Amino acid sequence: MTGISTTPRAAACAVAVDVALLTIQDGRLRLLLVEPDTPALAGRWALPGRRVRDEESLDDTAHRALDELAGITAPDAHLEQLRTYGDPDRDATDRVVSVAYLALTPMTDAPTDHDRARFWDTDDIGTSAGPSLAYDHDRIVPDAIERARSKLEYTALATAFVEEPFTLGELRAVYEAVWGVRLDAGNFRRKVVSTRDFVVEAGGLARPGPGGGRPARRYRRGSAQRLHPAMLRP
Amino acid sequence: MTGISTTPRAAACAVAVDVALLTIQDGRLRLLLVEPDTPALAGRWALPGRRVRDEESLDDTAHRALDELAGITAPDAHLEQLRTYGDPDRDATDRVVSVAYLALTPMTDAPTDHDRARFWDTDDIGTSAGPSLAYDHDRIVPDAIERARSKLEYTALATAFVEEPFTLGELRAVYEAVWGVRLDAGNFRRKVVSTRDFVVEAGGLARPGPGGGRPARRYRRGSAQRLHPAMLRP
DNA sequence: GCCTGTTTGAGTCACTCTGACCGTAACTGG
DNA sequence: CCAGTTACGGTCAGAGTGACTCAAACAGGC
Repeated sequence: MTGISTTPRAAACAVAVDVALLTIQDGRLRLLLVEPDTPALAGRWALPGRRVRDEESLDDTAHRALDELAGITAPDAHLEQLRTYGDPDRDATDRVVSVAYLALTPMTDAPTDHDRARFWDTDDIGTSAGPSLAYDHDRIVPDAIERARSKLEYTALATAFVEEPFTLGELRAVYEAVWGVRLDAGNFRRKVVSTRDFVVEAGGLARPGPGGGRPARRYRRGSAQRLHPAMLRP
Repeated sequence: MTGISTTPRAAACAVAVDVALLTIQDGRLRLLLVEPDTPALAGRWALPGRRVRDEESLDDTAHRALDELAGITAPDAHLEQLRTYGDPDRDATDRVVSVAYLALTPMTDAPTDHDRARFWDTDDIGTSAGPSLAYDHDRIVPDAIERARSKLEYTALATAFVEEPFTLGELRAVYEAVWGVRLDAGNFRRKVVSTRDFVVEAGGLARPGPGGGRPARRYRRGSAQRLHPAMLRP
């Protein structure tokens, strides 16, 4: 009786959190996906997601999803709500309202300890070279990528992709990876340095990469949240 | 037994939709609020909200909340998701996850047929002259107002506040009401007219207001969604 | 060591956009 | 008829941007 009375009713209005975690690796924007252990979804990939527990905030659920499904504990990573997907038929079995989150982090965590989680090149998602997505996650993923692209324009969020200290070349590589364009190094420098509190000099120089080049100054994140005026993508 | 077994479990994961409907009246930004019929909330005001039904999309719930609680049926009004509020203790009794919506509409609907619904000046909300808000709606309302202010900058959404045909003076009054500033009429005209497809001329002239003035040309909404470059608030 | 290629950092120039401002047109109310 | 108000068009200086050049400082190959 308890099983009949509680479980179906609860499933009919379940709330879940799905996290689109973006990072940058080898100059490319990558997205974390996991293989659901549901047999009906074999071969498909999904955003890491968990049901919201009683007495658990949505943010906590997002962190728990990343931790339990990919072994990623990034309390300092940027985490923001994306939007909520609640179409009645988005889940084949139950009515699940999903609160989607967007997470940004530097490429440091190795989810290899969880063999059902891996990063995918965002350019491959939606093509034959990429994964096929479960549920309605093919709607959430483009929204997440577009949100990230848009937020780079008018916020200082690009620094969430790099570790401190960083060079302006590394920060420029973030913009180029997320936007998929090439930016003029000189104009980018002028814009970033002239925006108050976007970045602050950390002192010292970074070693050049294998291809050579003049050593670059090192910077840390500044206190600015928004960019005035915005850095518009070409 | 049925009451005990279903209601508490279902309430523990209930999903609701709350709508922040903004409009402009007498040159001021106003917000629709309703008096909940819950005795425990007597004297407080709340955003119109309803529980999400099975087989009902979130957008449908938003429209139903406006209709049932304020008699407003505005299928053409702008409606977009704001964000989802899911703190475990945001509702005193149950765990209710609320998907907040932002709605923008011209001041045409008269919610007077519902005597528990009225528009409040957004400048008064949060002051002694304004209403005291129920639940955590004092968190949602500022987010809604800030979203509207921000969206006017980089989208053509200001036209959602006026009825067609409109004059550039009326459109400028929208920006001035939402942003709470005075804008230079000439510069505003130059910006709006030079932005492709923001507005299109409708032909004819509008009668001047009671204070006189030269008759203004009439315009309709254009096809543009975003403003490039943005119209930044001073 | 020397040359080539690369990246950083700094600067120039033309163009666009913006804010502040001015003048005229066309109406209302007294 | 006059004063006040709004609409519309224009000018001007300053800020911001894209395209570009040049020198500084490194790595790697010969």
